[in-house]
Amino acid sequence: MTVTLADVAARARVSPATVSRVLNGNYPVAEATRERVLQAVDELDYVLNGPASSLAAATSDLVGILVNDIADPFFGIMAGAAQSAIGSTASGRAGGEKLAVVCNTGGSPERELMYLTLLQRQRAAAVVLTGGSYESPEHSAATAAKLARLAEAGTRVVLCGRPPVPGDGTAATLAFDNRSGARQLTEHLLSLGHRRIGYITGPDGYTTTRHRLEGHRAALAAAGLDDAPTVHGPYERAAGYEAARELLRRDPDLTAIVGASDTVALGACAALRDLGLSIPGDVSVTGFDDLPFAIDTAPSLTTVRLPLQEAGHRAGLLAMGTEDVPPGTVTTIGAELMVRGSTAAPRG
Amino acid sequence: MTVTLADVAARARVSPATVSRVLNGNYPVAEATRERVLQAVDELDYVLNGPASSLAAATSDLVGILVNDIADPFFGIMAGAAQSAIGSTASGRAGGEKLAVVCNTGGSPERELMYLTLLQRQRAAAVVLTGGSYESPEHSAATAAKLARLAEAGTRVVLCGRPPVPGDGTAATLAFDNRSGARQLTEHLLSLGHRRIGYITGPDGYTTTRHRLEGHRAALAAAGLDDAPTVHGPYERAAGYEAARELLRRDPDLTAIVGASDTVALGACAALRDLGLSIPGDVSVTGFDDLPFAIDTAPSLTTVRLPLQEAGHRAGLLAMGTEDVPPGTVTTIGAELMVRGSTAAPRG
DNA sequence: TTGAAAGCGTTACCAC
DNA sequence: GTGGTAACGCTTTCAA
Repeated sequence: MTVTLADVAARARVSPATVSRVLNGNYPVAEATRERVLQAVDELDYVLNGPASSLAAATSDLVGILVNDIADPFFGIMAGAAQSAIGSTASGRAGGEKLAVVCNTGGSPERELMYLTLLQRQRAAAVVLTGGSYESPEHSAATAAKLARLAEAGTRVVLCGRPPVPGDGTAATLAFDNRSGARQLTEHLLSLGHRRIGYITGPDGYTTTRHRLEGHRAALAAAGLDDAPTVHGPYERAAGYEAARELLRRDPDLTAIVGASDTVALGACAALRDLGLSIPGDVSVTGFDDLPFAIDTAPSLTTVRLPLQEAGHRAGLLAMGTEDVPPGTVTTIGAELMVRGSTAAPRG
Repeated sequence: MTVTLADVAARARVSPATVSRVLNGNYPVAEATRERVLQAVDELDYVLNGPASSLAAATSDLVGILVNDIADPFFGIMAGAAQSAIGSTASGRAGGEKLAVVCNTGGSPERELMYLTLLQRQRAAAVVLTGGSYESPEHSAATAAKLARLAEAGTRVVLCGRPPVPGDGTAATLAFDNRSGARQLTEHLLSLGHRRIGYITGPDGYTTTRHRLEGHRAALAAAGLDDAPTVHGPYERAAGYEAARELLRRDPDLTAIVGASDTVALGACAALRDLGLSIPGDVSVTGFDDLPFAIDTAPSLTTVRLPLQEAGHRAGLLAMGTEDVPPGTVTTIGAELMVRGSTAAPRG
């Protein structure tokens, strides 16, 4: 029923081996035979059998990109950058391309492991893990073991925006310095004169949540301030919305709010608006597409954003298999900060 | 080196056939043997070889979800819904799950075909195409041919939010009625008293672009209005931003602007803000997460949104392989509309 | 209920 | 440069 390599070989009057060589282009083949084979491929509309190929070659052209939340533009941008860096040619006929696919873990450690197993099962060429990871002894151990298996089976592992896995020495790592990124954000607020700063965290148990909060607190401590009000919640817009209202309920005199992620900050923006606090526009969304800009200012709202897109792009390169980004490279997070009141001065 | 099914069989003192049966669970196996096998699997930390399995079974557990822009939350939500509907259990050990992966075409017809070929090569269990498609005789023909091949090779094909492929009878289709959706949007504006309405389209050549514009024009025509100013551009925030400025340059007395997609409308919002036109908050962003709400109102900005999330969810169900949504089902688009001025009345 | 064995379609090694 | 031919690891009849 379906056309096989043998069919192509027969039509081109060559051996299957030769067809394989032409298709993979790793071996010298006479130009004449080459063309004959390609013509037969076209005429028969032959498509390589991936599983068979992967079985024989003991590797596939699948590259998995794991993200915590596919509906979050942050991950969309990361995944897109990685994917476009991997799938080089956009030419019509599929040649030796990798199949870059993104897998949505939803932030669930279980699903993460499941996807890793599924990719291991597929003998994936590479796996890219992005974003923060869940911190627990069991999950860390399980992940480390899984990554080790993948590595020894020949799958390249890349960690992007995620801390190194303890006890793992094989994964290429591009970590974000969440701690100092968050610290800088809060320092910036302090330098503007703010003293009552609310903080909205990410979900409990995640590395990014902890690191960013630590950075924030370090900045406050250095300024001799007690901990400002903090509300916990997932990296979701709705959580940011509720958290902002809760913060203002607790301390109506807050002059600034820091959201631990763009999505959260977005929700906070909406809450401020609904509370009748003047915000002139959808500043935080502006940020989503304007990552190259370090600072985006509006009349009564200031957004500071540390470079993130760059990290995304470099992640893409890494995933491609280039190794010009040394393991352990550190860049900063793309967190977001909001200052209420006029551009620089807190009110009151 | 790597553990094979034969190793498991040896350890469990059964035949490979039995191990296979236990793993796939399609065949009756004595409970005792079953447990012995599972124990051996655990002890050896065995992971099924996907390619080998797919080769023998002539099908894989891969499900591809094609999206036009992975950085666009619209597609993120769609993909997420489909993916979560497909990967049923979030249990730790990977069993008979499908590997739902999303592929980013970037709106390029070539990349779309390339991904289809790649998925065909993998003998994917199903392919879900989402969003508008590029209209050209060649591409339509190529796509139709490719989908036919996929179908006859046993791959389920689902079109979600994309018009049926001419000459194709195999794909399950969940089309959005972009024409009447857009018409309703503009009719709504007209009913509010607007007469000068700007329109920002999507990219040339796409079904969604054409259908939505047609609907918009039909509404205008029915109201006896000449075509209002229209600006073309891709489905990107930056394009919406520029387009809105351009529209207001051409006709400073516009009282409303319709964006052909959420992303575009977002950019328009930002432009209005930057022009000093009062918009009280990031309304369009509110929309992204608040899809269930049909109407979201703010003091001087009204957003109308036709149901979209529902479509997303049903798409997810479809992709799972259930067939309770008949092919050809029609729902409406998730377009967005912005009214400048007070809630209902156009200014001037 | 279980085992034996014949493929599945490529790749890659070894001759020619 | 090209052809023959063992793997590759699993699924699935067919028997027992």
